[in-house]
Amino acid sequence: MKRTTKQRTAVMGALAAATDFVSAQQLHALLGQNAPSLATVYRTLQTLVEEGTADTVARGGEQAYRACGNAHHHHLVCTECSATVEVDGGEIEEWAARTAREHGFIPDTHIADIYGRCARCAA
Amino acid sequence: MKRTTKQRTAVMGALAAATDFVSAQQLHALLGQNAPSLATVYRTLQTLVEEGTADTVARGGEQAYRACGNAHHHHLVCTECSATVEVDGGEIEEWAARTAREHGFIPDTHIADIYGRCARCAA
DNA sequence: TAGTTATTGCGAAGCGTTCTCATTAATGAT
DNA sequence: ATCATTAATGAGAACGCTTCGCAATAACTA
Repeated sequence: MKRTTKQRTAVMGALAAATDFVSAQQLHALLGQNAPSLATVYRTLQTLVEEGTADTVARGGEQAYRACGNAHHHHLVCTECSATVEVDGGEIEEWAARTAREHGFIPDTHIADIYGRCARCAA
Repeated sequence: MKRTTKQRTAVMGALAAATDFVSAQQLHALLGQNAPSLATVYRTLQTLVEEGTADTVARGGEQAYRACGNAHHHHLVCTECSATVEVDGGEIEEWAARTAREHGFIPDTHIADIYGRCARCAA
């Protein structure tokens, strides 16, 4: 079972306070004095992602995290500046479910992310 | 100026032969005996991306590459026995292109894989 | 309150990737 | 063809992010 520790609370707080995606190390730095060990920050973020409380995307060699409300969604990622937009994929859900069934599979989950260049970078 | 070396040719060949995204290390392993050094594989892939000949996306901590112009497809993967089925995602292509444009993005590529349990494992 | 056990911290290790630099070989000119 | 130029290569060290191992700590439960 999950225990609510000072460290966990601190990480969740900092993540919620951040308005955008942050890396584990940025988060650790942000917490300054009261920061838990880096390993704990990583572990906490990992569990948050598993729980569906946080959202993660790869950003130039590292992983960035953000607190998220709706558990399941997809991403639109700029291949140049890493700008990320959460998109709702109602159709994808249907497609995934239908396709899986057509092949005798019992659908569990799926990933669907779109890569391209955002308006600013494309200019 | 770019020189055409055996190594470069080998990497481009293997990349073209791959039907889906592959990591630098997978590519290196695929080349087996005639493989260039790992460093060269990385360097070559990097230049291919810069040239616009190859396409890259982050995939769980590592970078995956694909020759541009490769017909791509999606996967249906069994989480238990790893059985994999290639599925055609015409709708996905449309959805990706449309969604990207709706957000001002110029679509480049996308990833969409479904995970579940195959008929045999679900039984 | 005492016991159980998830969680933490620290340092070491792992992994993908990049860098350094001496060596090799593709190219352009002779 | 031959030579000089210089991009490309190989081998391994270095790097940054992340995870692991294990003893110590502190939340839960009875």
